[in-house]
Amino acid sequence: MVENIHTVFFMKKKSFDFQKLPRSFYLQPTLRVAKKLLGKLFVRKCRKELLIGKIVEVEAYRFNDKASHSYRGKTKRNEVMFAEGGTLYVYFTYGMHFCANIVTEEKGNGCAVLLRGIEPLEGIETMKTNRNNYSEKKSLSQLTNGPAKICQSFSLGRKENGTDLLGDEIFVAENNEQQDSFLIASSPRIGIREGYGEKKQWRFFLKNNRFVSVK
DNA sequence: CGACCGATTGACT
DNA sequence: GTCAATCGGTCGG
Repeated sequence: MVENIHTVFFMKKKSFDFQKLPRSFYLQPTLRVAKKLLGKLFVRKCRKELLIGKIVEVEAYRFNDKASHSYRGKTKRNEVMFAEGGTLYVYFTYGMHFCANIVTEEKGNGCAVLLRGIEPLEGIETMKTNRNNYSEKKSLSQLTNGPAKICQSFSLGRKENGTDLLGDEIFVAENNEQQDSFLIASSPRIGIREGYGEKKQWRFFLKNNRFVSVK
């Protein structure tokens, strides 16, 4: 069975026809979802504007995974990570940054995929405005190559924690513009200490894409 | 309650 | 390469 959810937006005299990913996509095993999210479009409706980018780098976090927030069970901070697949989990860290995850698998599993790199496609000027400390001197690749940079440019914070990705505010869509095939590379996850599953190759990214955070 | 530190970033040597 | 910023969650006493 193929589910197609088309959402058409008319904004600023442009029309967008999105094939929004269905719930069933997010209910698959986390590592599979992580890899399949690469190349898809992350879409954020921000007032009268659309912010769109291609997902180029992700990391998987699961239950029984010492690096995962869900490892010690549900708390007020991480409760959204235990929601049904297809929910946005945004957390606050380092006293100043937010990171965005896409919850996977069935409700209660505590699995998610962290967004680490996005190639900006639409609404780039607004993303630059949303970013702290972004000057035109910087290369465009510095705009959204990192989990906290993505949250700044797409304006994701506490309000967006728990957003259902099957709504019209924030969602992921098929990328029908993706003509050429791409190579997926994997590596250990970034910033995971020794003894916390640092050897798991659960970071996935598009090879040779300049919006990947760590080369 | 205090100490420690994080799925980070940007500035600086 | 090093390091400060900045705060809430977690853990030990």
